[in-house]
Amino acid sequence: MTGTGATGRRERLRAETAAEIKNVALRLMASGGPGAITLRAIAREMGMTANAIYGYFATRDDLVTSLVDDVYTSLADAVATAWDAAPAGDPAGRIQVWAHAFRDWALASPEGFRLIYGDSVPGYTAPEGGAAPDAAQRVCTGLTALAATAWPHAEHLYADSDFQWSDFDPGLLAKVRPAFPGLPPAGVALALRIWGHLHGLVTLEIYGHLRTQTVSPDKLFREELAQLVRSLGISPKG
Amino acid sequence: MTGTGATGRRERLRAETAAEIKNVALRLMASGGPGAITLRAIAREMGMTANAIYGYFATRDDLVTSLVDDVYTSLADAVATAWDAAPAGDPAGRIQVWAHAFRDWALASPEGFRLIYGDSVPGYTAPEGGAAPDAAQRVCTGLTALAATAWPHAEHLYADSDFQWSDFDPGLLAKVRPAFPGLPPAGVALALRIWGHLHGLVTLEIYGHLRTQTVSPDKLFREELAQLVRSLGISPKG
DNA sequence: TGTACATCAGTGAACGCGCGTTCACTGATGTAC
DNA sequence: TGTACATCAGTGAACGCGCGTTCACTGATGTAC
Repeated sequence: MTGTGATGRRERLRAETAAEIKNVALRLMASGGPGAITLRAIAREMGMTANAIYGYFATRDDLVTSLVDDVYTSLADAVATAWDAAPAGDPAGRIQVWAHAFRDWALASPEGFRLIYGDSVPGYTAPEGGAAPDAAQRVCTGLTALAATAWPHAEHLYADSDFQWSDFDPGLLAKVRPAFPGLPPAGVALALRIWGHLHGLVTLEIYGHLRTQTVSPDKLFREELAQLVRSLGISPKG
Repeated sequence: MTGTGATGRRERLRAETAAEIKNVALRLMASGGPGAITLRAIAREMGMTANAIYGYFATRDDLVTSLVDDVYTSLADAVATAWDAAPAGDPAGRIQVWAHAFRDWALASPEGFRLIYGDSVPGYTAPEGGAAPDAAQRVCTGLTALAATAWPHAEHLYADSDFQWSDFDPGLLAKVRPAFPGLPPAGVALALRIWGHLHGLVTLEIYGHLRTQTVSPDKLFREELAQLVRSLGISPKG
């Protein structure tokens, strides 16, 4: 066992402990809500002292920031994988697969969904310079890809849209316009509409508001998604 | 000044103080998030001792429960008033007016919106026997009225819907079926879809996710709503 | 291989804080005769 | 009208708790010669 090997092990252990801290934090949030993420609770769960965590994260807020980043990445990976796996020749299928990946991811880690889309941890303030994490922008770009896929079919529905480039955030456009050169303002707006549409159903489900109404939220999502695709003028394949 | 008059004044003062406690709680939540609702903070704000509040609410959770109830009532009143004010002969107008009332209410009291639709106060657990407040059911019935209005126009879109009565909560059906006798299961599902649709855009806006994308969330909502009505086959009037 | 030193993960006690809630109380307001 | 009593809103001190964070430290692991 060489010197660098030994050092490597130390680093590996460090990384593993850091990862476990974050896992425990997410697990705590899953069972006790966002307020359950406290350094002392995490330490208790791991059999350490609370301040041992300061060896890994400078501050509780730093931990939360890192957590949010991880969660965004996990979501972005999930939907990107689904999108890439669906055949490019079947736009309706791609959109549906993307949307289902979004919902499935949310159902699999509702605590993560709440962390990034709901009220985050009490007392937490995001870092100042903090642009949204890269992964958040990947999700956003994915949504625009959805809209760009639908656009040629749906264009005629938005003939009288009032949207101008000036209605959008310049930072968003800097990412989106080069990637989808043919997409007009109303097409970018379409991405936000689709997002809102899907987000609503998923949010209601995650926060338990659908559960008191229907026992088949999956059926609701599936049918609504099919109708969304149809209303955009994209006929599903085989 | 008679005896009952004096007693009446005492009662009135009591009611006013209770109302002020709730107002202060909402104001605190508006500025500091749901975690800011604490008895001590409310008392501080009102210039009282924290335990004086125990004269009005048995427990902090009782206060929050009462708060949630008030907020639901305020929402239900807002959308019902808008609905009633729109002419019954203009279904598209009624739906749009209802939806705008929903969004306007949320924008006017985002803290209320978060309280009922997001993570509520940390540490709060709703009362056990707690059915949803009456007002929550009024909102739900209002949504079904929306769907029932749209149904005759949109029916053909849902010809192949799989929804059965057994997909819904019996308590929901007990309220809804007598009120809208002609509405089939797919029509009730339509109410949930419309809800999800609107909820998504409003939630994204309230939680600040739209703000980083577009400067015109109102335009987005207006156009999306117009397209929703159109896609349901209801042509707007005048 | 053996010894002296450096690194560094984790300890344990302590700090000051804000929280919900309890308790015995005070003092003003209203009531009964 | 005047006095004795009841009501009851609010006080002030205290409780036990969990929190984030700081501090001086220990003891095992790895490094240099």
